[in-house]
Amino acid sequence: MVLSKTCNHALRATLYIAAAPDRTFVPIGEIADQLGISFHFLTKILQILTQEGILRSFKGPNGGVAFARPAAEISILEIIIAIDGPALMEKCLLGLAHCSDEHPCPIHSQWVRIRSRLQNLFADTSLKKLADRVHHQGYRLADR
Amino acid sequence: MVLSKTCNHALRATLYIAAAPDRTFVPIGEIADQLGISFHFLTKILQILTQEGILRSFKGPNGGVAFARPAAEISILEIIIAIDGPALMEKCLLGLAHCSDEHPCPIHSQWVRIRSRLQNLFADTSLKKLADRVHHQGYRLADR
DNA sequence: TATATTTAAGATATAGGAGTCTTAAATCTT
DNA sequence: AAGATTTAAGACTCCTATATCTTAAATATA
Repeated sequence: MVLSKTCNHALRATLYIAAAPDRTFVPIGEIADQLGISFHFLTKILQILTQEGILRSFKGPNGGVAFARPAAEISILEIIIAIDGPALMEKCLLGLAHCSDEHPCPIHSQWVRIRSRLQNLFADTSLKKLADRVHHQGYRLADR
Repeated sequence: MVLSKTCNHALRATLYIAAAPDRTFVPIGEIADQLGISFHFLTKILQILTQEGILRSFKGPNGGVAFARPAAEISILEIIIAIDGPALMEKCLLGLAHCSDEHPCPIHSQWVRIRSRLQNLFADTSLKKLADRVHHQGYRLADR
């Protein structure tokens, strides 16, 4: 699969936060409930985003997580790289360690072309942009 | 990662066979040696392709594996689906089980567009086409 | 027929991702 | 100050992909 399951959870959770307007901190328990993700597991995932400086968190009653920067300035590429690492945007389709423009595998140039489209999509898509679709057009973040 | 490591092995091995001209059967041991893949593991992988009808095999001295059909008629999409299954071409980027045109996730339409480009690339790329690049232009199938 | 070569098949091991559970720390409310 | 709420952190379990090892079956050659 293109993105790990952990990354799926991270994206859906951050989109949930971005689609929840007028909230200071959103409790992880609420997100986990609404999206059908294990609470403890989600806690661990969002902790990574907090450590990466994408989210900030607050303990105790009325606590939760929130964006460290405006959601309009956070691309989904940031989330993807924070969770899955840069491999998707860097690795050879055939798994060669030293595949490059100079020493390419036989499908290198075609793959690089599609991969950069994908990277552009991810880089140009902010959490806010997608969250607005959820909030205003009813696009889905969870199954049923 | 986009393709599993097992699928990487399968593609490199089939490309090796396709790039080895004028051979009836290519022994798996030779492929494993040349590509730096564990012999027993590769045997198991190629066995799947044999069961799928993509390869045929022959036991004993001068035995090995060969294509069941001309390499020009086998797309890399076939290999990918035989090994990794159809998930890559079907699944939602956010991991939703019921994401569809009717009930899309917020990035559905953009993802579908890129995914179909990828599928077209895979479907339109035959093993022979890539193997010719290896054979005639020195493109790489292994590191160093 | 005996031996060497090669794939087939299955059992077993290893590593990493995914998920759970428990305890600690911070913060609010009463 | 006490208790409730919520994130942080770490240990632990579970599952799957990856990889290894052993034995069996088929085939060629001498």
